[in-house]
Order: sequence, then structure tokens, then C-alpha cells
Amino acid sequence: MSLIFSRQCEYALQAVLYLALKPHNEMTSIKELTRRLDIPYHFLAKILQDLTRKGLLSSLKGPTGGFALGMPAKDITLFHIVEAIDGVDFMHSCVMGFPECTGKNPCAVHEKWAGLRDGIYTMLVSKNIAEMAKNMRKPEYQSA
Amino acid sequence: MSLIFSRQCEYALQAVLYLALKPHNEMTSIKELTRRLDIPYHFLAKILQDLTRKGLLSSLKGPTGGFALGMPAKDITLFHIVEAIDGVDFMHSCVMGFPECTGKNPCAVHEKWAGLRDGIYTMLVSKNIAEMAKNMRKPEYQSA
DNA sequence: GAATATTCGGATATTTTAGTCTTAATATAA
DNA sequence: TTATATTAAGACTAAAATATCCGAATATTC
Ligand code: FES
Ligand code: FES
Repeated sequence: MSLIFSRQCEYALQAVLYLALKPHNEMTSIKELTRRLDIPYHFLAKILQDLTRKGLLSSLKGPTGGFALGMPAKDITLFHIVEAIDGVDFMHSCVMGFPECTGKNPCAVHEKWAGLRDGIYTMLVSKNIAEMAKNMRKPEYQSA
Repeated sequence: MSLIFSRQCEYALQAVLYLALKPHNEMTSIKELTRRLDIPYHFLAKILQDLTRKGLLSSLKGPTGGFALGMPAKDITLFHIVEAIDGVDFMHSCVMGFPECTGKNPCAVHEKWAGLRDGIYTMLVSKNIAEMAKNMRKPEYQSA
């Protein structure tokens, strides 16, 4: 089970952060991304196409083609990516699965969860993806 | 998309908390639970059987049969339920989907996430289900 | 003992998510 | 202009999660 974010969304986060380490306007192919990040080729292709349609990435066909960020890295946060792929329902959903999540009729853990959820939001928006990418200590991202 | 916990697990949490409000050794039928909590009958039946096999609930067949807690409410936490249904992988998984989640090769949000994850754990273990159930302000649980 | 109300167990069905394949479009370079 | 390397798009398949169905077992009540 993936937690909070769908598999698609996890892959999107990984891929966009990888692109954020690349020099501006350098195109990166799906092939390179899947090789480095170990993501199924065609699945990632779909995800990148999706992100491109939504403006987060730009793409170019042909040799020397590939994908790059669709806007300056400093204007993109992880939240934008999550928003594009999974949507933001998690920001106002009950962690116990009840249909409503409000302070009006809170479930047993609503107060705690509301705080944690804010923490998750902060985690996703506090830094842009350029800063985020620099903080990756994963071997997949070394000398990208 | 359900968040963190599977749908099954959400239903389990809701149902066990409902049982925690009942007098000791009073049996509650699936029928009552599904009516009050709006959970698909046969699906809930499966989940309760599962929890019974794992000792969290006890069951009795026949008229006046049903389900009840398998041990004192004060000895059960939400974490026990999550553990029984979804398992505890979420406690040591990377929120960005990387294969490893350690301080050794942290992803960009590892520190933040590790803290939030502890918060989730605390949320699940800080009170037993008797106290939890009393804090439910959902109409489904009134005069249970 | 018969009728009834429940859980039990396993098979099946449906829906969603994940992943694959194939063909077309396009850009580059020889 | 031709060969090639890429993305684009959509159909397809596979797997997992969710949900349903049915017959058997069992306990209660009459
Ligand atoms: S009502 Fe459950 S988390 Fe808000
Ligand atoms: S490595 Fe990503 S959350 Fe721990």
C-alpha cells in the first residue's frame, strides 16, 4: 500500500525533482529518468505527458528531445505536483473515513489529524523544488 | 482515494469504536453496524471475521448473536486495529515512494515526514478505544 | 424438533489502480 | 530526403482493492 499519495504521484514527485536538478532548458528523456529512478517506462511516460498537459513540464519530440520543467523551479512546490496528479481531497478528508471532516462533528482524532495534515501541507509548500532537490540524499540523484 | 489507511481499515476503525460504546458482552449484529455506519454489509462481515480471527473481536452465531470486543476496551488502541488490517509498513515507508526510508539516505522531506509519522503513531496509541469512542461527535455514535 | 436469525467460508464480480503495447506524430541529423 | 530517436495518444492487460453472493454451520426460540 502506498501511503497518502498514489504510486503515480510518488513517481511524479521523484521525476520532477530529478528534472529540477538539471540545467535550465536541458531536455531529459524518459529513458534516462526510468533508468535512474527505476520507474516502469510506459507508466512514467503517461505521467509525464499528464504533467506536461497541465503545464508543469514542457516536452520536445525527436532526438535531443525529452522533458524539462515548464516553469522556473522556484515557482514549483511539491504541492503543485500532488495537486496535479492526486488532487487535494486529502486536505479535507477524515482520516477514519467518515464522510465529513469538520470541527462541527469531529471524529475521535480530528483535532490531532487536523494538526498533522497542516504539517503535511507545510512539508509540501515550505520549499520550492530547487531547494527540495538539493536536499535529496538519494544515490539516484547524485550527479544528475 | 483513501488516505493512509485502506477503506477496509477505515471501516474497521469505525466499527470497533462503535462496539467500544456498547456494554460489556452485549452482542451487536452486522445489520446494526451497517445500518448505523453505512458500510456495505458483506464487506463489513468479512472485516469483522478477520478481526475476530485475530482476537480483537469475539463473535456468536444465531439469534442474539453478533460481535463484541475480544478484550477489554482499555487494552485496545486504534493502532492495534490498523496493525491487524493494514499492517504497519506505513511506519517505516518513504512518503515519496523511495524504496528505503532511513536517516542514512533521506529524501527531501524525510525529516519532516519522520516527525509527522511519529505524530500519527501518537495519535493512534495515545488513548484506548473506550476514551476514543467517547470523543466521537458523529451522529452515528449517539445513543449507540 | 422446526423455524429462524445470525456468523463463517469461500467463490465470484466489479471497480480502481498500475502497467504494457502499438501506432502515429515530430524533430534531428546524416 | 531518409533514417532515427524521441514524445503523444489511446487501446489493452494485469493486479489489487472493493464489494457481492451463496450455501453451510450454529445458536436461539418456539
Ligand atoms: S472528522 Fe475525522 S479527521 Fe476530521
Ligand atoms: S526517505 Fe523519504 S520519508 Fe524517509
